[in-house]
This record gives sequence, structure tokens and C-alpha cells, in this order.
Amino acid sequence: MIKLEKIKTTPLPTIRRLTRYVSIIQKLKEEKTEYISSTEVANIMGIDPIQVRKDLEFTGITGFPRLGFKTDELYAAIKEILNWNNPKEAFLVGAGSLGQAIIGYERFKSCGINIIAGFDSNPELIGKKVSKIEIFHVNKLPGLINRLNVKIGIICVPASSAQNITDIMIDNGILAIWNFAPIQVHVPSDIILENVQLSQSLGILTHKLAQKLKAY
Amino acid sequence: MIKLEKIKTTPLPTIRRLTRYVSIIQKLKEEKTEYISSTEVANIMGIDPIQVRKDLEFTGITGFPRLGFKTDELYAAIKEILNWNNPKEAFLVGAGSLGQAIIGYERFKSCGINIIAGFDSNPELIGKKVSKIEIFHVNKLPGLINRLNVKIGIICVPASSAQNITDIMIDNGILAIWNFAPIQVHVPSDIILENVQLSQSLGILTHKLAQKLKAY
DNA sequence: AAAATATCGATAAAAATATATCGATTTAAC
DNA sequence: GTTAAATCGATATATTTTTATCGATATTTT
Repeated sequence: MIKLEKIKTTPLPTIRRLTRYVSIIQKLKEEKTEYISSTEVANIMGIDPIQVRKDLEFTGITGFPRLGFKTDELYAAIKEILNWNNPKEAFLVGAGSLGQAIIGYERFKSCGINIIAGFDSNPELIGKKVSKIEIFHVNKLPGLINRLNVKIGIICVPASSAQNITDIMIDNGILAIWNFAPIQVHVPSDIILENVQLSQSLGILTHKLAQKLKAY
Repeated sequence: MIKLEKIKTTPLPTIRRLTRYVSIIQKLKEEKTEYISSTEVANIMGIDPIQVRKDLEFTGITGFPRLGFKTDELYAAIKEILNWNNPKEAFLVGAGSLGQAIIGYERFKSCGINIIAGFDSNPELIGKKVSKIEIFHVNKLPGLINRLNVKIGIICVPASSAQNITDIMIDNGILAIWNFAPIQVHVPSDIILENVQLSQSLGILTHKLAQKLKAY
């Protein structure tokens, strides 16, 4: 049996931690810290320095003994892995309160996406602007995805229409979907799907609380 | 050396999946399916049946060969583990667009929490009602936590005031915090903290998209 | 210039989690 | 009845992820 060369793909837990390193490093960058060590980062995050070094390995950059990693270099390298250096255009469908909150988050521009338009079916919203972003009727979605060659779609519609919107997006060329609808949407295996299941995080919280209260 | 009896604590990945089983089972319950098998659940979720059975072990309930698990029993057992059977009262601080969206999610009532009041510092919001929930001035927070003996706090304020609100909550008896602020807040080790870091999920999406596009 | 110290990074061990195997059991079809 | 098919659940294996060890190296201090 032929042994395939092992492709060192970045583990998901690592990716998750990298997003947190970014904000820590950003802060230190502003304070003009030239070097930052794994120990420092670990202390701020309350995790093990070994873990941090292990994660930073995946950036490919190399640190300096006794000093740590060059802050600028590290920052750029992590953003590179996350693909946060050149924000990609994105469409958001469902401009209710959650959708509007997300459109309003300037912050996401430094996290790899740039929301350039919103869509909804509610006539009261069509033509309005939310944080300078215009809301179009959802029937304009297919045409605009094609014309502007947008690859990222954000779903903030109710559960009942989430699958429908998903299908429309994929049919027109969307490659990655960020789904806030409280439902499992189905996508072909080559489409990237990230579900934001708030109830999941809530489940962990309520479970832990129950355990804690039970302990007395 | 005395060997301690191993405490079988439920793994976090299992808890996360359990929240998804809940919604699947709920749906099947409505369709009056008396039994549900691990295979069925696995197919719907696109994961392995073995994984599902392993997870369901933690509920303590037992299935029937050839039939599966009793739907009602399973549903109740999972909700029990998650502590979703008796919703606990919660306060939400920061009634901006995100806060309002969360207050409006009726859905969370079946996920273990019941938001009974909102707080903000913006005078325009004080006294208003959002989805029937009244918004109070944030200076009323300490008193009301104490008086109503609320144990869960939800933070939807900007990063700059998140730590301050966190401290106030903990000082007055909050035990579990659901944090939507895009910052790492610090809490004593006995306080339960669940961070909803949207940028984390976004990082995974943008990273995967980059990998995918690089592959060509 | 030499010693002390902090940190990296390669390698190894351990723990946690996911996947596989297979006999026992029960229903449903014949 | 008997047989076949499906599923549970206990045990075992594999994989992934985390934690640990330790020598090498560069900077600071003496």
C-alpha cells in the first residue's frame, strides 16, 4: 500500500484560536510591542503556552529565542491563514433586526468579508439603507450574484425560508454560506457552510449551569 | 494509591450535537413518530450512526433493537441534560440591534432561558418595550439582579463596556454569562462564561474558502 | 567574555474524541 | 413457527488534539 504524503491541514480548533490571537496581537501592535512571545499570548488567553506555539507553527513563520515572534509578521501571517487580508464581497439575505445588526458590524470588514448589499422580501425595507448598505428585493438576488460574481452569502431569514434562499444562492454561484437561521440547511459537499447555532452555545451554558447548581 | 471512580462527564462536542438532535426530534415528534433510530438521526444530520448512539448514551435512556428510541422519552431526556426543561430567568444588557434581535427570539424560551428585562444606557431606549420586554436604565441592573435573584446575564454591549458590565453582573450574583461582545471578558473560575465569537465562525468560513480557491 | 535566563521548536506522551466490530435482541416478513 | 433484517450497545481500534519534555539558541547581566 502506498503511503500518501501527509498533507498538514490546519485543525479547526487551531483556526478558532487564531481568530482570538488576532485581536490580542492587534491590541499589542497598537501599543508598539515589537515582539510578542507565546507565553504572553497564553497568559492573556488563559491557556497553555505550548498550545499557542503549536498553533503558531501553522502560520509557517518562525520566532526568535528569548524574544518571541515579530508582532507585525505574526499578525500578517495569521490574517493570511484566515484569509482576512483581502475582504471578499458578500450578500446578506434577511434584513430583520439580526440582519441589520450584522450589516452594521464594521468589524467584519477586518474579518475577511465586506457586505455590499442586503436583500429582503418585506416591502417596507426595500430601497432603504442600513448603515449605508442598500436593501434590495430578494428577487434581485440571483441576477446580482451573477453580475457581481459574489461568492459569500449570509442567511438571516426565518427557518422556513432558509433552505429556499440557500438553494437560490448555490444555483447562482455562491460558494460559502454563513447561516444564522436556526435550522440545518442542506448543501452539496463542495459548498462551504458555517452554521451559527446560537442555541448550541446556549446549550453549553445551560448545561454547565445545571451541573454547577447540582453540585451543591 | 486510591483510584477515584471515574466521573462520566458529558463531552462538549456531545452537548453541541445534542442541541441539534433536539430540533430534529422535535420535528419528528410533530409528525407523530413514536420511535426514532440512531440511523435516522444520523442520516438527517449527515453524521455517523455510531456517533449518535454514543452521544445518546449520556442521556441514560435505552433504546429498543430494531425500533430505536422512544421519541418522547428521548426528547425529554436530552432536554433534561441540557437543562432546557425549566427556562431560567435572564437579563440582557445592551439593547441595540443585536440585543433587540435576541430579545425577540421567542425560540430561546425552549432553550432554557427566559429574558425578562433589558438594560441600556441610551436614554432613547429606557422605558421602551422590545417584543413586550421592558428596557431599563443600566443603573437599575445591580438592584434588580439581587431582587429578582436572576442567575443568567446576556451581554450585547460594545467591546469597550463589556468588562464593566461583566463585573457588575458577577458582583451582584449572576452565575452564567452569555457574551456577544467581540472581546474576551475575564471572569472568576467559578463563573460560567460562553462567548459567542462571530468572528470565530467567520474565520473558519473564510479560511476554508481560501483553501478551496487555492486548490485550483 | 562567561554565565544565567527566557524562549523557541522538534519529538514524544497522554488524553479526548470519533469510528469500527460484532454479538444479542427484537420485530416483521414469509 | 421460522427466518431474515435491522438496530442496539458493549468492547475495541484509530484518529485527533492537547500536554509534556528537553536540547538549542540568542539576549541580557555580571
